[in-house]
Amino acid sequence: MKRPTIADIARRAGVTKAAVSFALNGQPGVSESTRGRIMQIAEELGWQPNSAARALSDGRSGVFGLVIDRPASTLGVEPFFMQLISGMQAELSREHIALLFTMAQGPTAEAELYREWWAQRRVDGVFLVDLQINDSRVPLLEDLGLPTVVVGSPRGSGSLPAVWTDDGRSAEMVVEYLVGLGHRRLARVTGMAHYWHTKIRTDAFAAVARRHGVSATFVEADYTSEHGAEATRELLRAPEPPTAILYDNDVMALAGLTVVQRAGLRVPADVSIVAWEDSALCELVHPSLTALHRDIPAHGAQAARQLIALTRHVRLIDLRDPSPVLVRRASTTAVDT
Amino acid sequence: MKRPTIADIARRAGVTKAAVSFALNGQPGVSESTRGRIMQIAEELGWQPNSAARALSDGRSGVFGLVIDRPASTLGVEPFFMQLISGMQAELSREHIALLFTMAQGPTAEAELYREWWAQRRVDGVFLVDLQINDSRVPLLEDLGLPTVVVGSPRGSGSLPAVWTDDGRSAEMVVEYLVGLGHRRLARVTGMAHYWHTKIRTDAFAAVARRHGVSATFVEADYTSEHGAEATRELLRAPEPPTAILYDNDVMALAGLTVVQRAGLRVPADVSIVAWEDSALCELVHPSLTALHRDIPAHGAQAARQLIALTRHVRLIDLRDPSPVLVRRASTTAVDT
DNA sequence: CCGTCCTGATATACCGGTTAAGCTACCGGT
DNA sequence: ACCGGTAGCTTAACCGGTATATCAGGACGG
Repeated sequence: MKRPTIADIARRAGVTKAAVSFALNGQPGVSESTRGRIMQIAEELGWQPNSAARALSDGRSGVFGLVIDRPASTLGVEPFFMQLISGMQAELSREHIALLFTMAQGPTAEAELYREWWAQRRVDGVFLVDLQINDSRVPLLEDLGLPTVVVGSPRGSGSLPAVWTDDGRSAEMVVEYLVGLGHRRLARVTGMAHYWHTKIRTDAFAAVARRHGVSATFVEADYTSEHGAEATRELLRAPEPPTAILYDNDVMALAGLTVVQRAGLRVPADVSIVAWEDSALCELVHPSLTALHRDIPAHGAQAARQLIALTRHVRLIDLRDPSPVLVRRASTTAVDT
Repeated sequence: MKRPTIADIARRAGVTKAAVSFALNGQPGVSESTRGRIMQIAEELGWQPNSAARALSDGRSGVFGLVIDRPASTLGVEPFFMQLISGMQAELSREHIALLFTMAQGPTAEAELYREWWAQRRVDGVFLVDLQINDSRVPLLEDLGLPTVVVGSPRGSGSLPAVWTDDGRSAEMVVEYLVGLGHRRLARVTGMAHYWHTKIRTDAFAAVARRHGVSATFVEADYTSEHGAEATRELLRAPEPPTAILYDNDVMALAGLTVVQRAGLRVPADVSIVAWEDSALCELVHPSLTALHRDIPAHGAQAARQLIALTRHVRLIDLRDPSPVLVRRASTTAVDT
């Protein structure tokens, strides 16, 4: 199949490339009749602009980039990113922007990717996820001048615009819910401590617990079921184990559930369990898991709209998405006094 | 940050663009001394080739495409694709090929994407997954002449090279394992019937069951936990319900497990459960799930190598990856006679 | 001493778009 | 009859690479 160029169209229409370009881009400079003729020929030939030529000419590639730096083992089970991407796509496809998606291993490799993409003009902008404390990617991206939208946290995002949900408020919500049920010993199995969202959640969790005069224990884990299970075992070994545990993702919550049950304890009678980030899994297991639910695709779509605006030189402000709602299921109950 | 071009390098080195191009590409036509000088200047300036310019010039974009047409809800929970992509990346990154990743909704939208990508020369090749019976994408891609590697099934792939695992053999393996445990009433909760791999699995399952003189029941589902649960309830309602069920993915197996247990039956004492496609989930739940395990990242890497070869005009033959192994866990046991 | 070959470069065209500048024919106004 | 303005094109340059043809100059053979 021969892929036609504007030169082919021009020849057929008996005009020059420039006229064809004007016609196809809705620019003035051609009569309505020639424009119509050209459009029809383009249609017949099934013409589409060569992306490389256009990119070379106007300096934009029509591609956004997303790099995720997490072990594939975790990624596999985490619905979050797939849903995020799905939401982004919905928004990007209508603007005919494509998404370059890569998994990197380690911050150095990720930084290198950004450098290459930018230097090679492969992408017009990127989404930055899993923001870390003292994240070296932020100054790098600012330095490069690569249009970036941070997904997830306005803290530590420097001058980069962010799209976020209020994790602090969500943590408060969960603590207040559990305290309201009479729980006095709370625990949280967290994600990696170097992520900003982990810190934000932990800080808020600790602060509200203190305010209510209840205890709060934290164990760091890495989102995998193995760590989730181990962290739970550690919590249960304490002389006065917690009566309610909040896990930073659904996979660890599920692992925790299993560990608690195997330890001969009942959920929720002995231990209440809450998952941060809802999924089909949470509804599926027995007992079903109380979870913080948010519209992740909508979040992705929001981020995509922001990045599109940014590449069009719109000045952006941080945008907060609706707070998650706490979906109460069978894994939480009032503490048995 | 000003991104340097070969013209900048040429100016600094006091030579022409062409000389720079020769030097950087290892072509003859420059002396070793000038080549060294040019390389060093390029290094200092942090030069990287503009991908659009290169693509325009040599006609290849350095990008492969992957389109997945499944509801985001399913995708989220399925580790398969993330692992597949992860494996592809490993192979692609060393050749500096990027991956354009999109979720489409429906075959028409997907076909349209291929047309656009090809017409716009956005991609040099694509991976085709979830091959269907009478799949219109196959003739389309053949027609376009878009280099394609089919991931998953050599049946119905037409002239397109495939990378596959022997699903028929795997189905046999499971049936023989279950029959060996004394099961006489088998069932399978399948994925969508219009997928080739579903048909291949079902046909093999039915054939081997017949050969061993045991009964085989099939219920179609769509990989979601909802369907998995419903299919299981349907199976259990039968006058003589199956004593062993094979599910086409881990999510449905887990849903099935829950349904069986809530129905007051024991797993594996009353019903044995096997999942097609292993994951952390399978190890995690109680009882842990017997599953067909395969190295999905390796599968992805294999596919990537094939597509790379294909775009270099190497003639390919279908490539079969190692068969999955059956990982025996707690969800299967001998039938109680 | 001249023609030939080889080396190391330059000049230039090309890929397929976009776009500024230039040209022409036709219009209305005085 | 002459002029200015404009609609409707064309010409040509440019984006940043790659590749082919050309060219200058030195070495070499006869």
